Amino acid sequence: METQNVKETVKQIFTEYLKANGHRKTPERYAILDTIYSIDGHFDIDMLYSRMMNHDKFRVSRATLYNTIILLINAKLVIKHQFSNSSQYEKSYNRDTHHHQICMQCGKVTEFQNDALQNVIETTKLKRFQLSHYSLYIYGMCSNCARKNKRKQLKNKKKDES
Amino acid sequence: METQNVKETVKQIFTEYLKANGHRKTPERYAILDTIYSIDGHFDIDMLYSRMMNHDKFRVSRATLYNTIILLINAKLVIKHQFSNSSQYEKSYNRDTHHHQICMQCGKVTEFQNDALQNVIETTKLKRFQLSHYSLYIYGMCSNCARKNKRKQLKNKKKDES
DNA sequence: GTCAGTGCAAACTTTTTGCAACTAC
DNA sequence: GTAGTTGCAAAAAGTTTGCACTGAC
Repeated sequence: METQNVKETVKQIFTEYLKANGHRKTPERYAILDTIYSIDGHFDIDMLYSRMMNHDKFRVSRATLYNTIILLINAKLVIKHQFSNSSQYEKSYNRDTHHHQICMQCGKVTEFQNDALQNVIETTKLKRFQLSHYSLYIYGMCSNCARKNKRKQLKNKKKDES
Repeated sequence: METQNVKETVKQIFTEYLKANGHRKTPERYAILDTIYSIDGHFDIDMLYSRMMNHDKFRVSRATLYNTIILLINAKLVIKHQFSNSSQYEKSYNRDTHHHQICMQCGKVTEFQNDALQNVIETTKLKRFQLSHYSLYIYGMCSNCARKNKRKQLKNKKKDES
């Protein structure tokens, strides 16, 4: 699906959600939704705030961003993550299911897909629980940091020997 | 393994970790480790702080708690989670691998085990990444909240009809 | 004796809240 | 018209930091 179509669809979903829950259709809410669906990958409130200001020339307060994000999460149009100190978000409509690798050294988050993994998780029978969505975070060290550490170790070894 | 044995073992592991990394063996560090391994399930810094004060009568500053927790994470004796606003931690030595169900309504976190799930995740081949540990968070609604909502809906329906 | 570690308070960051002004309905 | 929303600023909550003092080595 093209970006423009996705944007139209999520707008409709959001409109229905707002109507169904007695919320108002404000320009701020649609502008926020539009900006979010222009962003690839993760973002936090600060990124969203400055992107709306600088890129989209639309001024909203942080308070409104926080409020609207909650609505979007409830409307299943946005997913919230908390790998770092600040909450991270991402659009969720029309996105492939993916998992997250988080480097414990540099904090870099990369996504990957794995159908077998996805399948097992989604077919797992849960007791007394109604699944909405899930997040799999894999912590470890990315190849970049591993390489850096190796170099560092070599350096220290040489130093010791000299 | 009995609690006392576990405590002795993790103490040894921690001692080795401290020695290997040129850190000092302070009474605070061992007291914190001991308290953590007395706690079942998750805790946050605040809980740990008051538990040490009230239950164990050991006074440490929050700053020291934050510092020590980082060491314990690096020593693989503690795992960090971030499902809520404050970071949650749990002991990790001699604990069965488990996954987390998080109720989006009441915030309750329950643990469950599933060998098939665990197996698939652990045998997944990762590209350019060296796995250390992982967290699977399943979001949805617990049976308690589902029941509450159902009752609420029935009530509203009755009201509408009257 | 030295320097890592500690406690304390202040600073900082992220998120929430109270309130007046605004506007979608 | 009015109640839900917004923006702003203040407050709250969680975490980090600077600095003087302490104690492990």
